[in-house]
Amino acid sequence: MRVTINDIAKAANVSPSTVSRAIADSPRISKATKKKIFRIMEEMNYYPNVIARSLARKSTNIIGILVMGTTEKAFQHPFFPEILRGVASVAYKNNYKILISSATNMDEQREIVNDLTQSGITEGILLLSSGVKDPSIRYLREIQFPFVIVGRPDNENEVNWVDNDNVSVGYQMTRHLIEVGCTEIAFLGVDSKFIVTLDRLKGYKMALQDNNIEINEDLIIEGKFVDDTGYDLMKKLMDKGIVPSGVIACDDLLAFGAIKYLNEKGLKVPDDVAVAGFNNVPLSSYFTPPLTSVDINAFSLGAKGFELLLTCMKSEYKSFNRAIIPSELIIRESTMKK
Amino acid sequence: MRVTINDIAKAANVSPSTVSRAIADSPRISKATKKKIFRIMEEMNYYPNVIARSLARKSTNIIGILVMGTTEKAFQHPFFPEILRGVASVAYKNNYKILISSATNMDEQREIVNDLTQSGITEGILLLSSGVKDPSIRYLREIQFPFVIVGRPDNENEVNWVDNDNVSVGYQMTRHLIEVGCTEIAFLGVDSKFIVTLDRLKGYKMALQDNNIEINEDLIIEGKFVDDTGYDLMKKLMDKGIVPSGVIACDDLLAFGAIKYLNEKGLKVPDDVAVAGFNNVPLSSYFTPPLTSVDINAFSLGAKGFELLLTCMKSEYKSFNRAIIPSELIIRESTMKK
DNA sequence: CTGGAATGAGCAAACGGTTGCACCAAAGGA
DNA sequence: TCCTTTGGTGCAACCGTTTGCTCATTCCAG
Repeated sequence: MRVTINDIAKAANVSPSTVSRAIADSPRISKATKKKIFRIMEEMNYYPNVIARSLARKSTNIIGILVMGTTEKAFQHPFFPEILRGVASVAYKNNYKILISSATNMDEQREIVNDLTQSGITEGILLLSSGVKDPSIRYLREIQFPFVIVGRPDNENEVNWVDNDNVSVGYQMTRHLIEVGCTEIAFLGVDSKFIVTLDRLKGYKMALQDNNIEINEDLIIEGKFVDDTGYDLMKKLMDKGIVPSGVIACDDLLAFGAIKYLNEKGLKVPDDVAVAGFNNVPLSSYFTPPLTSVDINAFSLGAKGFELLLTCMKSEYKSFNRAIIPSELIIRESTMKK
Repeated sequence: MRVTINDIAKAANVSPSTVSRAIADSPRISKATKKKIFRIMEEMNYYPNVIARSLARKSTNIIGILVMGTTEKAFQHPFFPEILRGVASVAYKNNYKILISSATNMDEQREIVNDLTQSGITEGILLLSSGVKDPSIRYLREIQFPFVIVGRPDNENEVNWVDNDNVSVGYQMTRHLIEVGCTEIAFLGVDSKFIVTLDRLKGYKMALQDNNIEINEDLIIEGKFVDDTGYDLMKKLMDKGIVPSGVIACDDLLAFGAIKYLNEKGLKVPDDVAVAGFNNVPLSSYFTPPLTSVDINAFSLGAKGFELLLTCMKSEYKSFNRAIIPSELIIRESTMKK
């Protein structure tokens, strides 16, 4: 049998409450007693039972991370682990543990959210998703359960969230392509279910307008963000008979595919067509040519997300906070026209 | 205040124990009573408190996943999320929750393992690491805490683990390169800290011997598995004045870098040099040229790992089990010599 | 008519901590 | 010398469930 607080109390000739207070470093226990208790705890190899403690304190120090969305691909994307790492890092420092769950469909997601909120195990939830109009979000607000969304949601003023400024991100990238001399700039991978792609598109359009370039809807190709291949989207574009001078893909992985298609068609990147992506996946710098991208700082996204959640859990759920994580345009060969 | 089992009991005019038994679907409670209780539970929106339940049952239904190793890169590798997804999928079906933690250094790791095992929150641990001689493994064995390692450890007969047969994987890949006509085959990215790379190397050597090709140690380039770039390793090899006809990299990401270096040197893949990797990352099929690789079935690795852990937790910790997950050689253009 | 299953439900003690309050001894002030 | 502080500790209730026993019916066989 495990050694409990009572065993320690007996061995130290004090009451369990004294041991408990000693552990909590209460000022009401004398130095001498504390010292004795700690020595005995050490000797008997005592470790508090967090479950019992949680029950008594009505606080578990556990948060939940929910990977939403029905697509398994979200899980696979390189920035996901980075976000996780960011969360884990800050959580560890704050003595919080992380419960992770993923939903493969909406029913499952509903069930998980229900479980996470009602069973009393998690004190807050971090939502990994930029899904538009997610019913779980509404539910969480209704029951006033602390949660933070990583990725800007559609009802941005009614929830806590953390994200990059993707409009600006899209704007910067577009401006960059304009600056290197592109006039016909295609935009690949707009997925109306992901606000991040819509935001980047918005930035793209703004940049074009600011530079007096007319927006050509034919240059905007919809796709399923991470599911579709850049190869196919690029093909779709060029099948229209369009050969752009610049291509912006909503994700580096799409950009890789696009470049492949361009190469097959005998077009050189960047000389014939400049290509850029987003998210700066690990491979982007090793690619041929190295891909211009935007580092979204996924680690900070996770770290800041947790911090926001922490304040949300403490506060009385009164105001809604947001955090914008800076991103960085990383210019590489794929957009360096001669 | 939350509604508790006592509230339900009062409302239903029964005792708390009856409610508890009704929830557990005990045969000792009559159908009529159960029905009444369930109705009231529904009405009052009751959800059992898992913490209290865990305390009473002495069982939490939570397992821990520990991402070991001091390198953050392990977290970033594309197969990591896949493993996680596999674990999550089976865990969900078995009503288990997943606590995830990552250690950034050995001290932290020791602390986390200690916490995970002593605090009574997790009933078993899944170790994600192939680290050689990890002190945590010895500790876990000593205290007889249920755990399973994903990745073959060095003391393979004294622990539970799940992995691919990486010797065979290395063998197959090497044989494949030999079959397409390579004679001088380089092997990139051997990291003595990762058994997976040593195993693949072993298979490589066996295949060479079986085909009467002499092993040339100059062709074997050490590297830090995922940290080093294939570009650098390939350079290191060719700086020796060696131009191999085939290259096997311990990871696809390394292979990508190697190909880049080869291209810069004016060598064509696959015609001049055939190149292959392992792990079949999502990008491998879109790469130019599409990369020959081995699908390690990371999802199954995770799923099976959890299953093993489950049996380990139930059993009396008597025998040690292992599971070998089948892998699949995926031949693509990068090794298709004309 | 009675004794003993069989059935359905409740009592109360865990599970391992935390915490408000009471208590007591020693110290300090009047 | 007595009365109040003050510092240190213990008592016991509580957190929300589970579960080993006990107990009260009902029913049926002998």
